[in-house]
Amino acid sequence: MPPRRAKDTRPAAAPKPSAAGKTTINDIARLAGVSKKTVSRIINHSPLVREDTREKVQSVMNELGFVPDPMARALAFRRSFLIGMVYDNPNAEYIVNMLSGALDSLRGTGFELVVHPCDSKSPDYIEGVRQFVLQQRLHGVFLVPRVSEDQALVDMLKETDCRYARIAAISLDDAARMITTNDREGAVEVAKYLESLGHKHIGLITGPQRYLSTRERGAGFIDTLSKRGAALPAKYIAEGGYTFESGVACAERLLALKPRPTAIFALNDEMAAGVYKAAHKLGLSVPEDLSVVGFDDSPIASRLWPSLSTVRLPIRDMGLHAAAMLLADPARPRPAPVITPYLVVRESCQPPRG
Amino acid sequence: MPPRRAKDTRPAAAPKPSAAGKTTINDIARLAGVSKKTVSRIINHSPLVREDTREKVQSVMNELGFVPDPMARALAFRRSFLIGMVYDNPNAEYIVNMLSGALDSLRGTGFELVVHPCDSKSPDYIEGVRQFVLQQRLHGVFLVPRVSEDQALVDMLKETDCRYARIAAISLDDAARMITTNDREGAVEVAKYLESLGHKHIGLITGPQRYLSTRERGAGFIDTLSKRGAALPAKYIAEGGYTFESGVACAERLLALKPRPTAIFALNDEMAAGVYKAAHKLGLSVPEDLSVVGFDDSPIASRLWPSLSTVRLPIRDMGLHAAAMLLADPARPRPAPVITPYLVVRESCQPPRG
DNA sequence: CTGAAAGCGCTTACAG
DNA sequence: CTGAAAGCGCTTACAG
Repeated sequence: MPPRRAKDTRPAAAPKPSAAGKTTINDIARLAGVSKKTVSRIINHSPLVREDTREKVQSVMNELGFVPDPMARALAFRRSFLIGMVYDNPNAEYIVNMLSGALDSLRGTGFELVVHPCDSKSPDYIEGVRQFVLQQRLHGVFLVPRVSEDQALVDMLKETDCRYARIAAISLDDAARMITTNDREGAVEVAKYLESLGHKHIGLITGPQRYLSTRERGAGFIDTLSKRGAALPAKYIAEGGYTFESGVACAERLLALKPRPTAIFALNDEMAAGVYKAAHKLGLSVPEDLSVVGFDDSPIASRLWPSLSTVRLPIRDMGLHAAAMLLADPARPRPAPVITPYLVVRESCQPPRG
Repeated sequence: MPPRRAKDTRPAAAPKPSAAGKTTINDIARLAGVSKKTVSRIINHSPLVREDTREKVQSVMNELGFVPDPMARALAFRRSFLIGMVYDNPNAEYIVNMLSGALDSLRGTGFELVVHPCDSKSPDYIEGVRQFVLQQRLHGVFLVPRVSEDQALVDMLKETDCRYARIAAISLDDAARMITTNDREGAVEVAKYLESLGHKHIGLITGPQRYLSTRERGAGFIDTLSKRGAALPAKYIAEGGYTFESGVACAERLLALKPRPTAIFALNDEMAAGVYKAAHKLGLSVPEDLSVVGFDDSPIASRLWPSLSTVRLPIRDMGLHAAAMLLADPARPRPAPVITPYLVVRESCQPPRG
C-alpha cells in the first residue's frame, strides 16, 4: 500500500523559517554562492574546504535551519541513518532502559533507533534479522543478551558487512565490538558481603547453565567463597529457570538441607522473590532466619517486604555505549567502556542467628 | 560523521539468489520485458495493469526475491516507511508489550518501528517530536498515554500533516485515529466483583486526577457502587501517586477509618503492593482481613503473596491496532477496534469476615 | 493499459 | 580547495 499523498494545501508563504525538509542543498548552495558539492563536503565534515568557505556556508545553513534529508543521503550512501536494537530478552525493564541509553547517544546525531525483538528459538530468526538489516540498509545493530551470544547471528552480520556491537557478560569479540558487563564481579561482591556477615551455610540458586551470564555469576560466587575458605558444597547449589516458580521450588529444596542455609543468593530477582515465598511458607522470617540476595535490581526488588538487596547493572550506560560504538569512526575505535555491576544493600540480609 | 563506505569486496558472482538490495526495478523491468514504470505500478498495487502483465512481472520478482528499496521509495514519495511510537509512560512492561503488538502489524509490510521516548514535562518535548517526525518524514506515529492526551502535541502533528493514532481511556478524536481502552469498564467489573462478595466498607486509592485513565477508572468504580446502593463515602477515597510508597500511605489512612474497610481497590498494581505492605504492618492478613484488587496486571501482581487479583488491559492488541490504523488506507478507514479490559481473579479477595 | 522523461535530495568518481 | 556530470532506486506527471 502506498503512503497517502501529501496534500500540499499548506499556506504558500509561511513566515516561519521554512518547515524542515523544504530547503535543500541546492538552496544553500545558491544562497552561499558555492556548488552543491561544497555544501555536501561541509555536511560530511570533509577537511577539503577552506575555513572561510565553511563558515559562510555554515551560517546560511544555520539561518535556514537546514537539515539534510536522511532519505536522500541514505540512498546515495547506500546506508541508512538507522541503528537497530535486536533482542530476545523478556525483561521489559532491561529493554526499556537500554533503549533509553541508546537514544541518549543518538540524540542530535540525526540517527534514529529501530527495534527488532525476536524469538531466538525460532529456526528462521536469523533470516529475520538479516532481512531487517538488509532491507533497511541499517547503519548498524547492537545485540542484547542472549542473542548477543549467538555466533551464528554474528557470522551472518559479518557476511552482510553490517556493523554490530555485542553486549555480553564476557568478551566474545574484538574490543571495538564488545560491551562487556562483567556480571562475575557483581556475584563476587555478593559472596564477600554474605561471608563478611558471618554466614557459613549459604545456598545458591542459578539460572539455566546455557546462559553465559548465569555461568559467570555462578562462577564468581562459587570461586570467591572457595578462595575465602567457605567452599560451597554441590548440594547447596540448585539450578532454577529464572522464574518465580523455579525460585520457590529451589528454595524449598535448599531449605530442607541440614544444616539449613542461613543465606541464599538467587541469580535474579524473580527467583529471589520465590525464595521469600518459600521462606514464608516454612514460617521463616527474612532476614532474621534467612538472608536473601538477588540480581538485576528489577522493580520488584524494592517492592518486596523486606526490600531485597540485589546487584544492579548500569543498563542505561550499556545501551549508551553500544550505540556510541556504532556511531564511532571505525578508523579510530573508542576505548572499550568499563561496565561494573554493584551491590545495592537493602533490608534482606543480616548476620546469622546465634 | 559519514557512514563508513561499503567495502564491496564480496565475491563477484555469488550463486545465491542475489543479496537483497542488489537487484533493482531496472533488472526486473528488463527481465520481464516491460518498462520500470509498469514494475512500479505492480509494486504499488495499481489497478491499471493487465492481469497477465502483472503475473509475468510478479513471477520475475519472486524468482529474484526482489524487494524495492525503501530509501529510494521514501525519497520519491517524500515519506518514509517508518512508524514512530511516541511515549512518556514509565511502565516498562506496558511499553514493551505495546511495541510487540505494533510490530505484529508491521511484520511483512516493509515498515519498521522507530521509538521516541520523551519527557512530557519538558517545555520543548513537542518540538522534539516535531523534528523526529519531520526529519525522518515518518509515515505516521502513534501516541501512548499520557502524551496521547496532550492536545498541543496533536495540534502540532495536524499542522505537520503527519498521520497519527492515539491510545487513550476514552475517545478524544475521530474514530479513525483512536484506540479507546475503556478503562472504566475494568473498574466497573471490580466494583461488581467486590460487591458480589459481600463487601460493605470499601476503600479506593486513585492516582493523580490529571490522568484521564485515573478519572475513568475511579468514576467507573464509584458510579457502579452507587448504582448498586453501596455509595462510597468521600473519606474512603484516597488520592495516591501511582507509586508503591503512596499506596502504603493511602492504605494506612484508609485502614485507620471506622468502620475499617474490608476491601481496597488500588488503581494500579504498584499501589496495591503498597496496600499489602501496610496490611502486613498492621498485622492484617490478605485476603482474610482485607481483600485487595489492583489494576494493570503487571508482573508484580502474580509475584505477590497471595497473588493479586487485578484488571488486565490487552496492551499488545492496542499496539497492534494502533499500527494497523496507521497503515490502513485513509480512504477506507477500518472499523474502530473494541478494547476491553478484564478482571483477572487470583487469591487476594474473599467475602468479609462475619 | 503502458512507457519515456524528469525529478526526489543527496553523493561518488572524475576533473581541474 | 572547488565544481559539472552522472547516479543512488524509485515515483510523478504527462503522453499515447
